[in-house]
Amino acid sequence: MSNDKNNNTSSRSTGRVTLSDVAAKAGVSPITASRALKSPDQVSEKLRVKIYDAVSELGYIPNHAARSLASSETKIISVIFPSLSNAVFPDVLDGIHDTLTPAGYRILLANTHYATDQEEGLVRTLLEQSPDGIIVTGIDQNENTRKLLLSTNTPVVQIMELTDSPIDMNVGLSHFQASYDLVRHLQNSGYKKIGFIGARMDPRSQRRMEGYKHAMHETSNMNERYVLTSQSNTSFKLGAKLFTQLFIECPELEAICFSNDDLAAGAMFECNRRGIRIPEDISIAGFNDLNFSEELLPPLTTVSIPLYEMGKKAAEYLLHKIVNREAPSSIQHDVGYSVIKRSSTYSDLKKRK
Amino acid sequence: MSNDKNNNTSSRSTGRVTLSDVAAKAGVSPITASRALKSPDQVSEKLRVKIYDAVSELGYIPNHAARSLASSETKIISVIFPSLSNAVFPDVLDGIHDTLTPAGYRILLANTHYATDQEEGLVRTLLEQSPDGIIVTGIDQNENTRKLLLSTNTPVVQIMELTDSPIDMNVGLSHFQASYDLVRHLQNSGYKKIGFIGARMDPRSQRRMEGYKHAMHETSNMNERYVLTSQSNTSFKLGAKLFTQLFIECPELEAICFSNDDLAAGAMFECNRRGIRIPEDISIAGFNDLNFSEELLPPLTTVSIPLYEMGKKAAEYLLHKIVNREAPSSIQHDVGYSVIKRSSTYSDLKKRK
DNA sequence: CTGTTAGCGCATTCAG
DNA sequence: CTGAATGCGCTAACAG
Repeated sequence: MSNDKNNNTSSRSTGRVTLSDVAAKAGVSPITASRALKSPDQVSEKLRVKIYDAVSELGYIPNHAARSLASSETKIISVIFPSLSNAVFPDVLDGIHDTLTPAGYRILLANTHYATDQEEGLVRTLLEQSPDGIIVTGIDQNENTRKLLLSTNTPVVQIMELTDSPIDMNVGLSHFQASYDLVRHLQNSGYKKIGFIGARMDPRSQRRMEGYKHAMHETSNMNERYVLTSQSNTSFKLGAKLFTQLFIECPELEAICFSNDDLAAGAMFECNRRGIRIPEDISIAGFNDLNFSEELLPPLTTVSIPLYEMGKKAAEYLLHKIVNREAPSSIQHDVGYSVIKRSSTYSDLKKRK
Repeated sequence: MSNDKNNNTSSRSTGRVTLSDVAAKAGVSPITASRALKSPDQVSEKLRVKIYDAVSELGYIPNHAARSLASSETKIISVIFPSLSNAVFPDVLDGIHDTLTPAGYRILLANTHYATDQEEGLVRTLLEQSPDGIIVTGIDQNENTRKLLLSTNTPVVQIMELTDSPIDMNVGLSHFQASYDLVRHLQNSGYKKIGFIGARMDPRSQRRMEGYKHAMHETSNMNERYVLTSQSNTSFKLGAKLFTQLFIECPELEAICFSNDDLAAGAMFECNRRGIRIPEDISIAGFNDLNFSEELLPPLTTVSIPLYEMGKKAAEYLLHKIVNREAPSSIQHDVGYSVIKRSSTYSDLKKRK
């Protein structure tokens, strides 16, 4: 069977099998082949089978760019995270991924490395892909980025935090409130001299610190000496270092809240090394409830955030708006948090101390 | 200045500003506008400035799909990982991201959740995007997936492991050899009764187990009772559970190698809880050298892998092949590993025991 | 250095 | 249920 019809290679063709090739092989028009793939029930079974056969014989793979151009749907969702090394984001991403992939969407990932000044450029790049939806981390986009995001008709979800003026839709929680609640819990347990250690000081960390300060002020226990922050990136090592620094400076401290579990765990390891007892000599609290936090010795008091669910909800918001062409009835979702009380802090300081 | 020319909205137009709009505003032909953006030095400064002005006034954002269709370059690299929750992959991804993003490429991410049977479908989906390059995890693609990947002209890099028959290019290391070396180190330190605990048992874990077994056989110390594996996903909790199970069954064990650091850390926490001393009562070794492993008490003996560099190298391979249209002189790169000796194992068992 | 022409591969629109 | 014509927005190829 000499098949000399392959001379349809114009100078610009990529050589890849096209829908026309499939149609020719199946003896139908290209549009029928197209329909057989997109809406099979609009094509008679006879032709459908022929077309499917041609597809698999030829090894046809649709060209996404052509499809997008013709239909102005890309089936791409852009996601902007500050970092993936920070263990919280992979969990959020999993939630997004697991919701979007079954719906036929692909995820285009970008990473700011916490360099907020690069966010605008990144958003611009991502918009070139004409994504069907965008998920951005946080609520602190600069004015230009906001405008960019608003000027497209693309649905946008801001995640991680809650804001009064969302760009579009919003899924998150109040880090301020969560941190405040944690500190109030400690205070109710009898703690007065509570410190705060934070690193990287991204917006979420900032807000957690504000929550801490608010609780301390409210009870007239606020003391600036008890607060230590670093712009360096979070790590176990840094947690150990900052802890040592603060505890030497302020040995009277009864408890220290860390802006995340990594830092807190680092401090706990340091305590173990130096024979400092937790919670007897110093109590420790973290934030995020990472998978190891329950296993630490002693288990770490912290704040748990439904990360996977947050990603899932954000993806669902997007899907809703894409499919129905209008926002869901609610455009903001508070995923909440829970203060997880474990034995790195006392539930009743006086009783035990 | 009445500007009534905006009636060029045909029924199919998306309404977005196009390059033609820019060209019209700048008083040049579309192709000149195109060139001003892609290769500025081919356009006189006079026109270039006019065009840039028009771009920013109109807020023009290029349409990626149209560009891809016309140029058959998508500037997209697809990356397939089994998981992001597994801390090793974010590090690899960072290396990929940091290399590709400055070069103008975007990352399309897919996640198999270790469901290898879904890999073929995922690859097919990703190929629809006509990526300029593909990075896949591991070397165990099934026959169909291999064929798919081979049938495209897209550059492919298999990462994490080394193989004799790469699909295209290959960056990784021998997990067999790494694990073997770790066990030999323990044996040279005087250990004889060494156990192995593994979970998830993905191909890398399998090969680490094989390396362990090989070393044990070689020294006639292999004992199937000393090996415990689980298909469940890796976690700290599981590490604790499996450790307890194996150590009760085989209290004569002198050391246990875990298929990764998470499992090993979980076991160490369990030891701490139960008052089992490390390394006196049992020595512990892990794999991956995660960021917390050095901070554990005692610091964990493990194998370090250059994850970031592996991602970087894979991305560089891709870029080389895309730019030069031919593979780099070497198509395989061994990133190596190093056995990290810390105090969760003795360097000389007899001297101390 | 600039413009004209044509086409990338597919899906929408409108007819039958 | 099927098809013809047309265009999505951009750039390669070839002039001038």
